Amino acid sequence: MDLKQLKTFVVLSKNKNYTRTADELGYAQSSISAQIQQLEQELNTKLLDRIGRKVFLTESGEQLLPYAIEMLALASTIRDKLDNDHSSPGRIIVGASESLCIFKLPAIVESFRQSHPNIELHLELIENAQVVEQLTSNAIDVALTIGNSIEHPAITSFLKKREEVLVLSAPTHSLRSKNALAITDFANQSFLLTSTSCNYRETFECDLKSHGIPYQVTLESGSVQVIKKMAISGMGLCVLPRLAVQEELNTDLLAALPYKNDYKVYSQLFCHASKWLSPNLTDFIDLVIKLI
Amino acid sequence: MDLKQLKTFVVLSKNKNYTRTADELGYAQSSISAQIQQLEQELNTKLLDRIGRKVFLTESGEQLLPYAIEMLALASTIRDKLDNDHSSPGRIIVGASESLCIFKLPAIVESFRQSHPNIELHLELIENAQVVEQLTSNAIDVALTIGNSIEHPAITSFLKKREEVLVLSAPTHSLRSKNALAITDFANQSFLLTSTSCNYRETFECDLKSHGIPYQVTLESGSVQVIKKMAISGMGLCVLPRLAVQEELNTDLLAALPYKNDYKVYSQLFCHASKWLSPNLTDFIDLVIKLI
DNA sequence: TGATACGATCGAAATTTTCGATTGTAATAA
DNA sequence: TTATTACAATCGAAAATTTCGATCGTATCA
Repeated sequence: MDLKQLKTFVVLSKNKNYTRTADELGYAQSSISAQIQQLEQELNTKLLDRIGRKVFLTESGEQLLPYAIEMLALASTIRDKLDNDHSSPGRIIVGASESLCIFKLPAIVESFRQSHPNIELHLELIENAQVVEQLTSNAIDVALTIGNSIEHPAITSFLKKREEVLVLSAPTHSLRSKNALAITDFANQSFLLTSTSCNYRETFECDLKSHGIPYQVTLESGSVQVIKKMAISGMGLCVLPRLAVQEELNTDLLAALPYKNDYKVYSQLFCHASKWLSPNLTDFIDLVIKLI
Repeated sequence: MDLKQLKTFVVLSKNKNYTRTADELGYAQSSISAQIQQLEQELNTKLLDRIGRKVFLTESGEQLLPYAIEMLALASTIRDKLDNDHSSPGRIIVGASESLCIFKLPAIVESFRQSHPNIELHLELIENAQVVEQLTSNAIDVALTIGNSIEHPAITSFLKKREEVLVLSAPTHSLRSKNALAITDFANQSFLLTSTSCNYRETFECDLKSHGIPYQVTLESGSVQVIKKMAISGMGLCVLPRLAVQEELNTDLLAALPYKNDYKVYSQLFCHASKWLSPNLTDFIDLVIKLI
């Protein structure tokens, strides 16, 4: 049994004429005969009687007809549904690092929800070190991270945007009096740093250590929010990408110290290289690229 | 799109392994690849991702799966329903002559109803002359007639049973005194005859006419019931097959006159030669042969 | 780094589908 | 009655497709 045969059967049931059916479907008349005979053979019954020069459906044929129509309708539904159907339900699992979750994703999610109301966006907090594993195990569909550059043969990058890294303090901090800071000016300062796995912390600590600068870590927290609050209250300096502190800079709760650095920190967007990009996923990726 | 491909896709979705799927379905592994690629090409989407050495359904694949399963279930239903399913609804249109309708069909119908409760038996009163046309136009599925022999190249006969034709009178009739009657004894008698189209009437009239016997037709009626009633009340003689008057003979309401004839009258059962005999129809034919 | 698991790919073989020509059988016209 | 027409069945050849086995490529695992 075959959709082609069922289609032929349905059209033939309508026409009650092999030749006309052949014309309509673009076959030779003998092919119609053959297809019906195949169907009859497989179903082990007779579907049509040819009595005189007229064609009639047999009892079995009458029985088959509604099912055949249903079958074709179902096939048609499938084609519709799978044809880049944005309105059909679906889910995209996004793995993102905390900073981006807080400061970039809300706008992205809101915009995507509007254009794709039926797609469920699932958010998974991940650290940079997990990106490759999570993509490789297909646990997440896309990864959106901030940190040092990630390169991997099995991972495709769609976006790599340099992010400015700032050393910040409360506006009242003593170091603010200087016009420009050198690394040595950070000697013996207190720092509020992100967890060790976080890349801009690593880069900054390297910087200090390679110059033999002594420093203290007053607070170590995975939460950017906690670090900012503490910094605002004057507990020490913090090192964060601009995007995480833009709000506080605008409202003068925090101040960027005039320390020039060229830390290589990027916002990046990845998928697994083998992954098929569904239209929905492609739309999401495009949106991230546009809004970030 | 093809049921074969959908089947493969469903099994593959379960196994998540091409090689095992090939074993399970009796294909080579490369054939599974080919079938899935065909399906993907036709639906213009990707159904499976191969990430690392694992296989995952894509969003489209997840979408397709329930439809594919539904499709296969529907195909399976079709096979079930068409596989000589006596319980499925159906209809047999029987064309029968009046006598048989009254005296034979009730028992047949009752018995068939019991064994095939879902088959609708549709009864159509027909005259012998219509048999060929009605079968040829497929207006009836079977014809059950009583009368002279019918032969036609396009018509198949399943049953031909000789029926005894009786000349009958009320028990009080004067002709009853004789032990044996010759055709000449019917001279100047009154007859209650069936319509001219009816075959045993024709045969009998020929008989009389060929011997130059004068006779009267007191009543001409299409209804066997009417004729019998009139005969019982002594209005004249009638010529009927024994099966139409068995009841009246048993209860001595009518008497068979001792007139020996060899009128060729048959109960016959026909279908059109080109007609496919569904299992239900075959059962009906068998039943008629058994009970008549 | 080698071994292994596993799907993709490719060309050849096998199978199926399609076609055109012809035949066969009713219905219709002459 | 015969000739004609309408129309599906049949048949063998051609065309298209499916399937297969062998091999390759890549990712994981030891």
